[in-house]
Amino acid sequence: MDSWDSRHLPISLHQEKLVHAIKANAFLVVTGETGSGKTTQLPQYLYQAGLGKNGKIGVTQPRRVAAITVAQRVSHEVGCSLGKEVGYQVRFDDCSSENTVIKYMTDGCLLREILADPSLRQYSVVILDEVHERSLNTDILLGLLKRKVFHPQGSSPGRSTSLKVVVMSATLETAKLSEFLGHCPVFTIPGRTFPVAETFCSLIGPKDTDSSVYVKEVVKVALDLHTGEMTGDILVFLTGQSEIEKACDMLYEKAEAIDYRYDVHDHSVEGLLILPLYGSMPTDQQRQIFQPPPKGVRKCVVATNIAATSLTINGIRYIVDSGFVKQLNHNSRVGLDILEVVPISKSEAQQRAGRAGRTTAGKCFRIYSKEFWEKCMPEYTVPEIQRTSLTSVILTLKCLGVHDVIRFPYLDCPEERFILAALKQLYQCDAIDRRGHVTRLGKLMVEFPLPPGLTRALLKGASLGCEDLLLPVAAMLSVENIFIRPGQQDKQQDAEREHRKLITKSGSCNDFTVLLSVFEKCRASDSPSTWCRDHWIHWRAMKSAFNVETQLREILLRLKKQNDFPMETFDGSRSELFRRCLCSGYFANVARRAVGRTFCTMDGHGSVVHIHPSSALFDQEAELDWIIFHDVLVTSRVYVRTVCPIRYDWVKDLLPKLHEVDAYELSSVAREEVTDEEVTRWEAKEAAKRQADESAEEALKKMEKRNDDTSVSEARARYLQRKKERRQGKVP
DNA sequence: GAGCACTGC
Repeated sequence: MDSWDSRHLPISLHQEKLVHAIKANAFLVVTGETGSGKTTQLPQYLYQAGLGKNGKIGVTQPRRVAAITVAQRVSHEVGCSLGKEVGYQVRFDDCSSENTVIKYMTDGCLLREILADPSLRQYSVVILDEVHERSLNTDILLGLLKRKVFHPQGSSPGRSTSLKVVVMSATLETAKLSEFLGHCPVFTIPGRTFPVAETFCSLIGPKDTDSSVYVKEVVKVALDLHTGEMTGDILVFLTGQSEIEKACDMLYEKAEAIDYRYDVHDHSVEGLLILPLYGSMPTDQQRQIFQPPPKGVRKCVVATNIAATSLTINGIRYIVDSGFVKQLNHNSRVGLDILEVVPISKSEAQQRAGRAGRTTAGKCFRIYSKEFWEKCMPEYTVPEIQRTSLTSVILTLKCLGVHDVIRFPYLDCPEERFILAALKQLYQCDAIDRRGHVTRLGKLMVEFPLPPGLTRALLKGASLGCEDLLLPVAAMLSVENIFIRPGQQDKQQDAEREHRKLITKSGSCNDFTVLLSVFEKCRASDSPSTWCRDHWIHWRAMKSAFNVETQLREILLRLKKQNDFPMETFDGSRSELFRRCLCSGYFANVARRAVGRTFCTMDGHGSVVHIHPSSALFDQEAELDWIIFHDVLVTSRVYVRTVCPIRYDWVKDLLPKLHEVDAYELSSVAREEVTDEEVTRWEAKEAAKRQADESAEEALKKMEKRNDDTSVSEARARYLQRKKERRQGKVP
């Protein structure tokens, strides 16, 4: 790899023209397939041409690994040590210095830098890479940079030269990008990849989202391929951990039989090495995936979308594409995030196929028909900005002085109701006032890499001097699920037993407390990694939580030094203090016991929800009244996870805030300055509503008294006793 | 009595 000669890259023929085009234009779109060398070479050309003399050349990537590995390669090519002239910056790892001219970074890092310095004084050129992936942060950067160049009013004091912006994208949608950026020129660089032959194999339809159907098809196609095709490794794209494990089991079973039945020696392949690959897999198990298989053995990696962009496996010659992906979509109608299996887009399918053509010509087998391709698969994936909760992004924009967040230049506009929902949530957690201006608290909140509700709870804790309870919880909720769910049945029961023990040991019926307890116990143990193994906890995720906690603590310390940091006092138990802090952030996620074991959300949607079976409160619904929760999972039912029992008293003063602002008001808040007259009118309306709320409150008061600390632990004891009796009764 | 794709600050 290192010996490859950058002078022979397709881009090298265009060096002069590229530099000229960038000097002559404020914006330039550069397009080219993988292998054109644009990511590594273009910044060097600009450096050589002296564009780095008056400022840094910043290059953004959507992923950390990409930023780091590209920086490593370029520093090697330039002949400097990493962190000098060429460096990188990602979260938790800043490898750049005063002298750094070419700086690779994640898009999120550049967004943070803009918050600290809106005019980007340090930079002479900003290059946005992989723009076609449409990551949320890259989309926001694109809008901010457009706005800055086209409407620079008052935003750039101290800038001597104008900023150059280069937008790099795969050959898709370049006309749209150019038009968005004022019809700027598009520069095309030929790529250097190998052809991939594409085959449509079967009749999987759009309704076959039941995993048993597509898993079976994928296995069948992979085995046919194994017995019928020449040497070369296979990469199978599936939807998630359980589907991958199922497919691997089936492959093991059948491949063994096949290897005896067929003579596959013609193809120099004797066996099949089957390897699962998904995000939450332990790192030590992943190592084998990147190593070449033993001689005469064909490697078959069964992976999630993680293998589409994040990880590159060498030697892949065949792709088996299930045509589906698990995607988290925000449904603003019910106010819920839903993780669902959906058909991938055509561009995503091409991306998957392309993984077979990196080093030699390849083949892609699609388990769906041409008809499915034409009728069911959209051209492009809906960009993240149109699928996700916008709360953090809107707060960031507001802090950057973008008051009119509806008419912000989005490459693709999110639906207005998504924006309104975000504004409402920000208003509810005191980040903006009802004129849509960022509050003092909002300015503190934007500093934290956390969702606003959680930040609100953390800041409440900090102002009450109990941040040591909230910081670990915030960190644990920021990392992937720490509870290991093994594939095999017997191990699963082991894990379940250990997790239940951890819940009992936390001494509380509150999932947030369980997280806090796990964090503290793990950190205090002599060997945290052994502790994790014994309790079926993800060690990698825990390490990450420790890192996040440290970062959050540093941010908080910095903010607490400011003299306007709010301080309060509270008189009550530690448990109540903790839960009251959570209430201040999560009161929009409040639900009340309804019939049977169900709860009804009080956010205005009135959705019926169940407590997830992994919760410490599962099976004790009868003893509960009011709860708050961290998130919702929609599967066979609507489940709430990470649940905390509360008293109505603690949220009753906050609840009117859920209803006092309606979409119409926020819409005008979003668009323009609000008049005093309008505010007066709203306040009158609000007072009327509050009166109505107060009469309803009387009726509710009767129900609140059971739900305090002692009654919950008593309830738990009663439950355990009943369970014990049941078990004894069953054993003869 | 369920079963959670992937990123990022």
